[in-house]
Amino acid sequence: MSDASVPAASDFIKDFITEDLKSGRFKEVHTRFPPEPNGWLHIGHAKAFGIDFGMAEQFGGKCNLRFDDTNPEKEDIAYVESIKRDIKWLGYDWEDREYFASDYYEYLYGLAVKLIKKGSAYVDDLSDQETREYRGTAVPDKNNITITPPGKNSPFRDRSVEENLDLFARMRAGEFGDGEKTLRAKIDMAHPNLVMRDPVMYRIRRVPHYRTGNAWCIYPMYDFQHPLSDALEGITHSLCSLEYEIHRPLYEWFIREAEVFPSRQIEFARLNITRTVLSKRWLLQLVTEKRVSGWDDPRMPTIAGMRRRGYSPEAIRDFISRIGVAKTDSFVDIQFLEHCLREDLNKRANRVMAVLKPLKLVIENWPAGKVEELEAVNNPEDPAAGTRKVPFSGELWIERDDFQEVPPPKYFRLFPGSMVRLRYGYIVTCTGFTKDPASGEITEVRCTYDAETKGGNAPDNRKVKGTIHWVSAAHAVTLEARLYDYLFLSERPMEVPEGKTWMDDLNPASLESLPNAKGEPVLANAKSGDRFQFERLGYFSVDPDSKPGKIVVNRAVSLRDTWAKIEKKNG
RNA sequence: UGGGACGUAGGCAAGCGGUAAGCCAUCAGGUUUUGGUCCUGACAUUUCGCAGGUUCGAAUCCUGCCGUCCCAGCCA
Repeated sequence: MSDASVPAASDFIKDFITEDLKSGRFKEVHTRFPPEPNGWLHIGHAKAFGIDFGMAEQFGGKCNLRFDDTNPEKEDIAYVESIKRDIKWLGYDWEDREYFASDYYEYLYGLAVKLIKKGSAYVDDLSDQETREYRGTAVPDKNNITITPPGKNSPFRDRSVEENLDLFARMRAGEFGDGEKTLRAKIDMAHPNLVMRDPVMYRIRRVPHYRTGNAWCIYPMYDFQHPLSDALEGITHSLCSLEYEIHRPLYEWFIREAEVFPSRQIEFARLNITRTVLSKRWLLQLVTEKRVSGWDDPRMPTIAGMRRRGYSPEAIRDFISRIGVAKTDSFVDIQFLEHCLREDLNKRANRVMAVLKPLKLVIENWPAGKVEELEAVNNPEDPAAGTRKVPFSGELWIERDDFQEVPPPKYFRLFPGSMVRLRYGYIVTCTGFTKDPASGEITEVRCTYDAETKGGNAPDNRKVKGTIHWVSAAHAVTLEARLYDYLFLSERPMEVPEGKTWMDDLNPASLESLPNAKGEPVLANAKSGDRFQFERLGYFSVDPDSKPGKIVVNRAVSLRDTWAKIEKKNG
């Protein structure tokens, strides 16, 4: 978490920043988080802006939010709203520093003109196809080594400054068709680094922009725009992911040529997590093809999906800080994320009893019609959470899994003749059960209770190994419980086997809905977003689909389940 | 026959020439009215991708090799 209780581990970015401050390269730390509003933020972005905001915070600096919106074809205002909401929810604050690259178009245009005047940029008439051919390409050979021959200069490369100025002005004025001309940086068509071979700075696109409308028909490219936007905002450290490493020379070239504030770009490895996918393109496809209910489907690794599922911002931030920052390509086990959630919710979530798959338990010797109010602890990890009353009666719902006609080895719950404790209730002895002769399904379990054991205490110190949860049938609140499993079957869904598509790897059982779960009465008043631990089951949150009288809960994560492991081991 | 990076345990990750932190996972115990939590212990000891070299001493420095990732948008 962001608080001082967890000392942040050392990392190479911090080392660089410390050096820069010491050497006087920079006097302060000012970072930025530059999302493109073309999709919803996911946990991978959370790592990125956790680093951006976190570095600023640790060095007493600032972090801007800047929408990197220079591609009108993909961007939308709706994404801007979702992005802002998600960053805020995670607890980061950009104060009044909310910027848009699209607000810098005039400034950027001016710098482009400056480069033209210096002879460092030119208007090119090559088509996109020709541009590609002239650049030269990386070609995989039989040894899987790639070679790239030098590129060729465009025949328009040596136009005069005057001609370039005139042409560029006319590009802006809309005299040319889409793709007819580009503005290119004049660097080196034989450069070993492909991105340095006269990169395109501006392209013509007659597409209305969600913020600038039809004001522009030329749009700046990332490589040109980003360093100059950073400069304008006085960004000292421009932190980004590894794939931009190869762009750094270009980032620095534009700073030099435009003679602007020299921000330092530092790259770190992006996050990968097992059994899910962190690619906007794939996530978008899951949404558009309706494989999930939307960007905020609780199975999605989006911030919104995780929020809806029941993840706390604290757990996510803790996870982000614990995985560290490095340059090694990493693939973090999703169980680590789940661990962080359990650790947080264990301390904070109130306990409550709920039965997912109900089975009737009848207490034969319970006085007819009698109801008792039993006291239950809200959170054993937090005495301040207090206690609550839970109604107890002669007919209860228990978990179907907590009764076995023929118990497996070491099973210490209910089976004929066994003795178990009903949590906070009484110790009962199983006297029998009834079974549907046709289906073989257990329809009811019967038992007797020991009146001396109220609250679950055994005055004679007898050992009762099993304690199970329950809900009084007459007082139960019916819940719809949605249980989630991993979205993908394989650990690394990006590695698609021959002849398959990544969609083939989707887990068909990633959602199981139990419409007839039973919860104790306090759940009737639960509000959307509330998080609970359902004892012995897991952490659940109340879904926004809930309506009065129809509570829907999402299982965020199950409790660690040692019994499941034993069962698995025994086959 | 290109360029840029990265290789420390099953997964993350510290380590910055002085003799391999920590976390997740796993395994073995203990406590327990959640088979949860918590606690204890095990888990790289001719070992830091491999091979040489420098050094009293190397995961750390040098050389060579191997492996993996990124770059062929007028996307970001």
